[in-house]
Amino acid sequence: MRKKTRENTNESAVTRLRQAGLRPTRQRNELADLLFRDGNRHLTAETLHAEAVNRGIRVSLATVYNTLHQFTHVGLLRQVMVDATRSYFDTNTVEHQHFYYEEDGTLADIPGSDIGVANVPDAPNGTKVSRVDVVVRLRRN
Amino acid sequence: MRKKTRENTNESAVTRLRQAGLRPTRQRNELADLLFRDGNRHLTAETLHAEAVNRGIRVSLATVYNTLHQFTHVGLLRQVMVDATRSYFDTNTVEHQHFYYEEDGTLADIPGSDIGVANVPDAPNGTKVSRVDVVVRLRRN
DNA sequence: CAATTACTTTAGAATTATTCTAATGTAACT
DNA sequence: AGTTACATTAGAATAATTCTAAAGTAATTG
Ligand SMILES: [Mn+2]
Ligand SMILES: [Mn+2]
Ligand SMILES: [Zn+2]
Ligand SMILES: [Zn+2]
Repeated sequence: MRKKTRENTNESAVTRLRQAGLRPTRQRNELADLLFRDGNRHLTAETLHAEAVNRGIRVSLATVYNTLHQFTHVGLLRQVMVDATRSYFDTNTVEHQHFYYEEDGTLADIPGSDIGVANVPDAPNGTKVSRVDVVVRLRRN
Repeated sequence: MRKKTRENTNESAVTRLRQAGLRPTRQRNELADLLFRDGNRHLTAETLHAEAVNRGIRVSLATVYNTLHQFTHVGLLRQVMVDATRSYFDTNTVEHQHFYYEEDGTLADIPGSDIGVANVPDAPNGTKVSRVDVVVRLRRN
């Protein structure tokens, strides 16, 4: 029987945060747990907040936004731009590409990193490539 | 010396609109003129509205939004998603890719359509690819 | 070429996603 | 334990975009 005390909160989340130089606070621990426990996820701040509240985690929407941005800055998350109205965060920070289901606004990793982006031209003078994003937009047929 | 009458408004814009099944109204004519006269452009609604007002064209911001979306629906424009806070419209509707200058929020076409996206996987069951977007994000170095 | 109809424009209000503020709480350090 | 630095939060504020419904204009009709 495990302890149910505060000390018990997901140790790997705490470690992850410490390594990233972020204080492992209660809300950061619990959000990290939601984000990383069940593998790769693509979600919005609203989505994550709803999920947290749903599981009885008390955290404000502002903190969810703060946390998602902090996690992104330290490289635990990556932000994906596919929809003008929502901002998606991705727990998969390895280089990969996305399918975007336009109808339902859903994102999915393209399996097997098979897409190759060939002949990416040199970055213009004085610039360097920070990232190459590929989004394959899908429609139901 | 050209006529300065209403009849004189950019005939190609009028034709373009008629072909697209849109009524050539004064504001649509003038916006189409701004958009397509000077070649390829990447702009936001606010940008276009400011430019219009600047040239003495009287048009509301709501109409600029309406018009940009209508033009997009009929294929005269294409919407590009690169920044969570702004929505860009592109007068180049031919398949091509973009450089995005993260610092100044500027978009540019990648010249010579040299980028090849290889091994795009089959669209999942019941879906078809509507578009493949490639954005090369650049940072100053 | 008026009258009628259908579509368009617009000001301003409303909505939505996100950020800010400044007060309160908690983690880390001494 | 006390102090300090950083984090959380409610609610207000902002910014981009959309909506509403009233007034205007283009197209069609007789
Ligand atoms: Mn993923
Ligand atoms: Mn927004
Ligand atoms: Zn992903
Ligand atoms: Zn372009």
